[in-house]
Amino acid sequence: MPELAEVEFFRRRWDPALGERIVAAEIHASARCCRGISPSALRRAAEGRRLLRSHAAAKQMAFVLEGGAWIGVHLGMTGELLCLPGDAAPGRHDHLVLRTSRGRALVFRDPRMFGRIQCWQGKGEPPWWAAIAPPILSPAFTPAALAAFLRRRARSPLKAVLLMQERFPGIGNWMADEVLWRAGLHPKAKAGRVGPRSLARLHAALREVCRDALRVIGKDWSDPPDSWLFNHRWEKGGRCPRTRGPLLRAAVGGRTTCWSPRRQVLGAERR
DNA sequence: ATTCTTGTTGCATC
DNA sequence: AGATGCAACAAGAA
Repeated sequence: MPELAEVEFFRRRWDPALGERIVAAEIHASARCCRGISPSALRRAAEGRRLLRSHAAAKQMAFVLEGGAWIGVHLGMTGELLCLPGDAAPGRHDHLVLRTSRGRALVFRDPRMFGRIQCWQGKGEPPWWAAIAPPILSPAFTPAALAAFLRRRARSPLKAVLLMQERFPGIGNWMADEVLWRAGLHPKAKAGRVGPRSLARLHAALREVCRDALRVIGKDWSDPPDSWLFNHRWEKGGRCPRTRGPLLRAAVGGRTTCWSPRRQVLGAERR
């Protein structure tokens, strides 16, 4: 589920505990989500420290604690964060529970365990946080940078390219489809064949979808309007909100992809 | 029962 | 060397 805006939404779930002290960190050591870190390091980073602030970037979150300690969370496919009353017993898929001084339980829940917890302590940002690509909504995301990236991935379908986090941080399956639909580009179009006008539309659509998603879903997870492809992409017999024509679905770049064949015509990307 | 899934990684192949 | 494609990871829903 979690892409850019959903991650921003979940990040704020732990906000009620900002300023509170973590009194205990309960880790299900068997959980795959904690691969690569030691439970004791995570406990050292969390226990006895106050939660100062949190960040979201791409599909990741970071929670900053006193003393330069960081806890990183990637929600994977099915992860979520919850803030529960402190006496709540952890469920089967609650892999990390932070108990706070004011009686809250900050829970990382992830049935499918594709998510990941990281921790770090030191000066400045942890390397895994600093390595995240600059946001699509930042000035660094220029049409020229987009063009250069498409050239390098010339033989891949646009859909597969938009899922590459090193250039499109936070874009996931539904956002990629939404972007291509708004830009009027076919998901199977080769990245290397995108002409200047299509490039400009793709650049604009990327920024627009990020902005809209953060405003609508990131803020309070409201339902997106029916004018988005989002509301129709899984509907049986769903129709394109702009052309009223049928929507097609197929695997592109290994992922289920939905597009509107009347809007997104293969070959039109060359302009 | 079977097939699907809004993510990432590692490996084989081009 | 770098780009590309795909299986694997695991659980639950349809």
